[in-house]
Amino acid sequence: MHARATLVRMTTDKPSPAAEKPPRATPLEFGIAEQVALYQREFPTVDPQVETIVQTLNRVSRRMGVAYDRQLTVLGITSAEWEVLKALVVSGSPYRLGPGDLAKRLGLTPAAMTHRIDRMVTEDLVTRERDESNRVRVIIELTENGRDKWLESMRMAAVFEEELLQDISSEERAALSGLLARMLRRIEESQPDALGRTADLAP
Amino acid sequence: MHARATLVRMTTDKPSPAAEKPPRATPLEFGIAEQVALYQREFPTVDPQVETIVQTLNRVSRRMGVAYDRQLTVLGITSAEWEVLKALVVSGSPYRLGPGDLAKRLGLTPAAMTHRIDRMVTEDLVTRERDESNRVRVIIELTENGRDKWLESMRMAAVFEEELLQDISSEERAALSGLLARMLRRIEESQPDALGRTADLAP
DNA sequence: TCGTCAAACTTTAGCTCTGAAATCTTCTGG
DNA sequence: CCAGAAGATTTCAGAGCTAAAGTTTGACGA
Repeated sequence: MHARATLVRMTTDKPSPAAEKPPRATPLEFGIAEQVALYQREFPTVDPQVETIVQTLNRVSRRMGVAYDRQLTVLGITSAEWEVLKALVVSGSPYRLGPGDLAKRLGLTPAAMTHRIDRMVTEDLVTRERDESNRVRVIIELTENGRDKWLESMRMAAVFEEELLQDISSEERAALSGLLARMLRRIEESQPDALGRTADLAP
Repeated sequence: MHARATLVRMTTDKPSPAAEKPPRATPLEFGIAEQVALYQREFPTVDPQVETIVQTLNRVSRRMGVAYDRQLTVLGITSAEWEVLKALVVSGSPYRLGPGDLAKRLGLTPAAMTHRIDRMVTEDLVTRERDESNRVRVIIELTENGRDKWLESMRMAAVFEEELLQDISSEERAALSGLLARMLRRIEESQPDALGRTADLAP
């Protein structure tokens, strides 16, 4: 067959007089099944089952990322800022770290870290002060506001994630968890140093 | 407990005289279990099972992305270029599309598309020519080289993905596929327009 | 005490990628 | 033949990042 594979969203082929919102940089996307079928057509040796799993997993992950970004937009912070908040929160009370330490945890250069902190100080998410006991060092400390933003992001994420897994039973969740863990173990064994640049956006 | 949660990679706390490669922008990362434990400590109402699933899924996806990027680097192309190759291949023979059409499919503005194509023309991945039957239009066509690069990327990805699912049986794969599909359906129902900007990097 | 060195952060310069808006070219319809 | 629309490109500007240079501070030996 030669499936012309209809796109998920409108096909602007027929003369639709209704001038809808002009293309605002939103990608057109196939359904998983169509996508896999197209791959099969152009690369016949592909394993459809494997391909479907990989495609679905990546798409779920990407959609989650979009959803998180929206939630953060509501809170008025960017995902870059969220990463810093998370690193500080996870470091535990009193929620203080040096710029260099933060840079290592986030996989950034110190220069990038400086700029990111600059912004966050003006937004009252963190404070920056010299360590008086060793004035070479600088201490970045989470503000009350910053901690509140992080907590609120977690609340929103929890609601969203529960919704996401709504029709998956507890037993199925356990099975899913185990299967994903096995995949992660495999990937970590075969690619020990494949740490992504974007450290744990979720949740 | 107050698990000080050891980092996956060296903790540069103790005076290690051996000056190893200076930190080159590689993030430090916790194991999934530690990460979830830290979240629980700071946000006690989190559901550990849900959190584990979400974290693992996202981490698998991210690691896959890193692996793909490496493979593309071997081929000498970027993931941005790969997206264009994929769109052209998937469009089917004769592998031609206009810049505007490509821009829509990838979720870019026409301006960004023009620049990306510029680069790809000089790298002999695509050709650009005027449509003689309608000289307003431009036709971007995949070159033999471009198609070969895409096919080779698929071969590498297939090997990697098979390895990834190595110790998951066929029955388990079917179950996994179904569970992921259910998650995707949920997310698409609750967030109908949450199409990610990075259209299907994988594979 | 002083000079030199190293550590930690910041600043500067430059790069890539992108979007918005203006511009150019070509086709279409009256 | 001309006005206007469609499609692509050019120009300009902004966000982020890296590398490298610069600054401040502390450590240590002569």
